[in-house]
Amino acid sequence: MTMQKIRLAVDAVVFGYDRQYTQIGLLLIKRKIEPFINQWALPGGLVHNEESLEEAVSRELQEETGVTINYLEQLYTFGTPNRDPRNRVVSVAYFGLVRPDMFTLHASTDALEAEWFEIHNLPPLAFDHQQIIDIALERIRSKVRYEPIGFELLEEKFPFSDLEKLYTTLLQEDIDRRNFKKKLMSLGVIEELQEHYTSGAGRPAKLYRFNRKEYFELKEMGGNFSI
Amino acid sequence: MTMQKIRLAVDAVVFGYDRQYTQIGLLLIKRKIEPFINQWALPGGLVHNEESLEEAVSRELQEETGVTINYLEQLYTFGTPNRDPRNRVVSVAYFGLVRPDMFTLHASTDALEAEWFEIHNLPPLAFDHQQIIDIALERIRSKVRYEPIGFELLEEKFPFSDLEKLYTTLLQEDIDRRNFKKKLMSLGVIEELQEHYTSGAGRPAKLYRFNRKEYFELKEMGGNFSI
DNA sequence: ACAAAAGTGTTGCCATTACACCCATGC
DNA sequence: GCATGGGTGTAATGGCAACACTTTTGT
Repeated sequence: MTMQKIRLAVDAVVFGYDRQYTQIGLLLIKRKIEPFINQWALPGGLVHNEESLEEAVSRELQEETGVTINYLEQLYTFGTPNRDPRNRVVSVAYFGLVRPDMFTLHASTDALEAEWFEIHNLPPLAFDHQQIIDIALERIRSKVRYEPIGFELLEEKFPFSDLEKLYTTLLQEDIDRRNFKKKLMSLGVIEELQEHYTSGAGRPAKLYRFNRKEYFELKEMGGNFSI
Repeated sequence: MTMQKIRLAVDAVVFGYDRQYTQIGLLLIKRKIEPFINQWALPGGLVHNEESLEEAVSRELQEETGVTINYLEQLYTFGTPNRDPRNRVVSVAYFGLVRPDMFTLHASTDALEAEWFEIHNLPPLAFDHQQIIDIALERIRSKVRYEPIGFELLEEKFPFSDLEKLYTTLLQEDIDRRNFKKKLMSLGVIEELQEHYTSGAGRPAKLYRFNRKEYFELKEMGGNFSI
């Protein structure tokens, strides 16, 4: 058997939530090398010899976009022989979530262009990255229903309406405000704070906070987060 | 940057269901090369340059065990730098399901020893394979609740009690026979045949068959398989 | 006073659960 | 006729969905 000539890469599908415009954002970079030079693509790159896959993702994200990731999870590994036109590259895709304060990119970092795109209005993408994104979207949409990952897209303290809007935006379906709150509060993993937030118009909203500790206890007892 | 020295492998966690003893079986091979020579391990090996990951899994399974796989799904990619004591090997793990007729191994194939083990009575395993198996078990247990993969472990035509026993065995919890059947039949994806099966003792059982076509139609319409 | 957003309870329905006896066959 | 496994219905409960008006603030 001949020597294996397969390169291993990682790619990151990073989502953010834009409270202002109630949109799901996706982080892309513009490639500055061939192939697909000057096209938009997912942040990512080859894995170094001594780093773990997660370290590789974080490093590439830092180098290419300056974004700090809040939640990272392995998505799927793409290994079709010709997904890269030059060499064989197998890529382990991750999906990540970032907080709203990351939404204004410090484009300063390094040379590459990095930008947020509205999830339903993406430019043409390099490689099979559109497919990867589709899978990531599917995953986040189903996962958000039975694990409390939505909070990773919000500020630590948030008005309940933010959470509600996040869910409607992500799932593209209407939610009954009363039922939604009832259900979430009944789990006992969200605490009501004594602070308020005023957005400029309308009645000020109480702020809430997700309690990770309570959530782990819930899980220990066989309880389930579920929307 | 120095040349990347990472090898890419695949491993397969293959489950079977033993009707006789109502046990979940796991397929293992005995390694005949270092490292971990003579230890039990998951079937798997390095990916060839021009084959897809799925092809690699099927090939290795065929070479090492002779088993024909009925369902194959990517599980997770394991990439910790030192999971293989010699070189860095990143492994894409798959989990597979086989039909009961595969359960009697044609051990004839090739030289390697391949054997079924009861899932709760495994020998010490090479590498991080125990961890991979744990994750696979978790996955199959949760997946069997909301996707009709249980049928992939049974004969095409099966008595309802087989399905019921498979679920109790897998999920380790009791099931009410009447409610279970009611629920499954109400989905309209299982057809009752006019054939009967007699196991030697007791009343003969009607045979049933999972109807893939109906299932896809159900899914199109937004319906859900769920136990 | 009006516009904008937040807050709040009750009712009906359907899905899930709990539960036990008779039936068909082989020996 | 007895042992073995298969087959079947009903009633109670609880979780989920549907539903609209009042409150607080800024302008």
